[in-house]
Amino acid sequence: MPVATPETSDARIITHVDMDCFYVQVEQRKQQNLRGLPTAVIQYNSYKGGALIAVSYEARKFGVKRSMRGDEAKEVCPQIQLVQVPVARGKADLNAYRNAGSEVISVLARKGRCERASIDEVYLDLTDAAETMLKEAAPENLDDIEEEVLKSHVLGLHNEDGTDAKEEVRKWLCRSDADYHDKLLACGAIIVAELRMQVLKETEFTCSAGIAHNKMLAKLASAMNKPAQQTVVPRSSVNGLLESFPIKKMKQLGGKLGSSLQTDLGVNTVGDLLKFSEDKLQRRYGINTGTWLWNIARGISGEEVEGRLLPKSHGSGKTFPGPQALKTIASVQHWLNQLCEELSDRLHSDLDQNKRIAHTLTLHARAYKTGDSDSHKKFPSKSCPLRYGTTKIQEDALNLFQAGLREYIGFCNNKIQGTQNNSWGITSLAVSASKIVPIPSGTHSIVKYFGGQLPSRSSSKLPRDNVIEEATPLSPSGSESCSGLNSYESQLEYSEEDAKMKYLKASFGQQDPSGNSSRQGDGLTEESSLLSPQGNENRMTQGEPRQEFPEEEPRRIHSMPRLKAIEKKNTAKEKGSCSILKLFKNYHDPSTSLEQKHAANAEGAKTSSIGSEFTSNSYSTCNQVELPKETHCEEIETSNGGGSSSSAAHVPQGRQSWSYKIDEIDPSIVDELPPEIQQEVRAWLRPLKRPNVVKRGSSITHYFHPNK
DNA sequence: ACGGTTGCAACA
DNA sequence: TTGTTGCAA
Repeated sequence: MPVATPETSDARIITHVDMDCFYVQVEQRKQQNLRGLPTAVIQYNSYKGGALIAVSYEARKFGVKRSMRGDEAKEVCPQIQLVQVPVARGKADLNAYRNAGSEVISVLARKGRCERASIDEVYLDLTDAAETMLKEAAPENLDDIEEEVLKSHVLGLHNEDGTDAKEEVRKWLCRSDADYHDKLLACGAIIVAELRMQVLKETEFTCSAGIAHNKMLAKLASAMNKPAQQTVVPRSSVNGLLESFPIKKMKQLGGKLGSSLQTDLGVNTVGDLLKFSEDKLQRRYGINTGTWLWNIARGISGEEVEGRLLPKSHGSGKTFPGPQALKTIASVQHWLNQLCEELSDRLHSDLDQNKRIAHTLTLHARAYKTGDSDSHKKFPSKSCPLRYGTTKIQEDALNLFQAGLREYIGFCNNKIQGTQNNSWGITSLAVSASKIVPIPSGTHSIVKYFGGQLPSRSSSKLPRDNVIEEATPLSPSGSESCSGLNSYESQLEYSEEDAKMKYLKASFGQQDPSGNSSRQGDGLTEESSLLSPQGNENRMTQGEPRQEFPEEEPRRIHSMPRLKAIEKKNTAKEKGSCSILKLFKNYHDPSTSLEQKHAANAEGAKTSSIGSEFTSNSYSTCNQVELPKETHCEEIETSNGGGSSSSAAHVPQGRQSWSYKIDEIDPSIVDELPPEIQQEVRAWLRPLKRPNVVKRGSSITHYFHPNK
């Protein structure tokens, strides 16, 4: 559960960009004749006309909804255009949508720290851009404001749909006596409108956006006026907005937690939450969730926009509902092969385009058991070190499956496992690759390890190698991943076209994780050492990127349990005070903060997410890594060739160049602050994250075990 | 057992 | 750490 963090304040300008019925737009760009027509994207045409996964706004007017089958959609909207998701290897192939999403990100990432929230959603932290605009080209000084900006919806403005709504918006944007926060928001609105127009121009996609002071509010706002519109949330409108906002529509509250709030606490709107003390919410839902709830009721959400443009994992899966359930090892193997082929393809693309490798392969499955007492037992997921190469992945996946199956069927002794089995059926299969880290590349990396024999990759769309190094600096003193590599160096062969694969083979070993060479077909009866691949596991954990940093280096407190964070605070009280004072200097005087922050940007980027937004010296002590100077997103960002949809869009990983955190803030200094802001600051300083000790006797037990 | 597929994060 | 669960789109 997300938790408010102290290093962020509501002086930020955050936008959430949400593509409008994205899959439909992708298909309409491919098939221009579909534009303007009621259209839906479906997959698997066989059963009741396929399942709708995206519906155009024209079709929605007819009552067509996602979760309808194609047949139903035809009933309510006979003229609807149904487009099938591309199929490859017998399964849905979403690559076209992934690539289209990357195109969008590559446009949006130009203006600020950018987080890929999903295939069609993005968060942007526009604080710096908005501050710059306010300083250099404040809205009140602009005589011409884009039409697209004037079409913004500003929550709390009267006359929202009145005749001169645009004039109202213009007045709001240009108010010279506006609150500082509102002025920044106005700048944000102008920037976002510009970005959305740029997205449209370069990708032909429309999107909607919310502009607010934090992620939660931006996300809420982006959904309020769709399609192709943007909504601004001034601070003064927050309470009114949340007061009547349905709790179930809040992100994270659409599921069981939201239902529990409704039925257990009678909370139906976010405003209803205000009645409950933080303590009460904590007792019922745990410390972290309780605090989070208390905060969101007040419109507080300190979650950072993570500078991450690339997915953290890749997966490929397929369901086999009902009668299609897989009943033989052979059919499972067939589908695993298909899934692994796709996964392998995508891993290679990621390697080519982003120079990243995945370290863990995981298999998920769902199964049913016929007539067994514990037939509801779940098929366990299994993972192992990921070895590159399609057939290796296929072998490993099958072994993982068989390990899971043995566990699943337990000691139910079905001696005969012939071609057909009558005890189990597989209803879904999925393989995924995770723990994806940048490979060492460029001047300090592969070339070094390969003695300069690695050919430079002309096909790479990565703008500069140092992008990777920003993300993962090499260990100053022989990182474990290096040693893991070195131990295999003697096995390498350096063929020009294949050095990459040799590197990967070297990295991940040449034994399959079960340690036996006998292949599929006999796995069921064979006890393998699949679940204890000692050597492989060691290499895998050693390859963890975080371990490449010296132990004493400051980490992002995000990933640190709260109590540890406090311990750190006490050791650095002086620095903390320094930070917060600068913070408030910035808060009241944006003109001075700008240079400081830019200075921090340049430095902070060197240290790869380590360091502080406000202390420009805190990272100098840990900056052991030599890295290039130019690190801003604008500079490393690649042009995508102006909307050629066929080429897989590359998205640079500009992550850490925009990611800065406060290291520590000493809570005691809050007392020295002006009273009117003390409460707010205390909210930021609230528990980052604590070990989730559930207070006994509360209904939390019931909540987490609803059926027991 | 038909909302499928994909991905993220928290928790035990 | 790994596996599980929940959530979202």
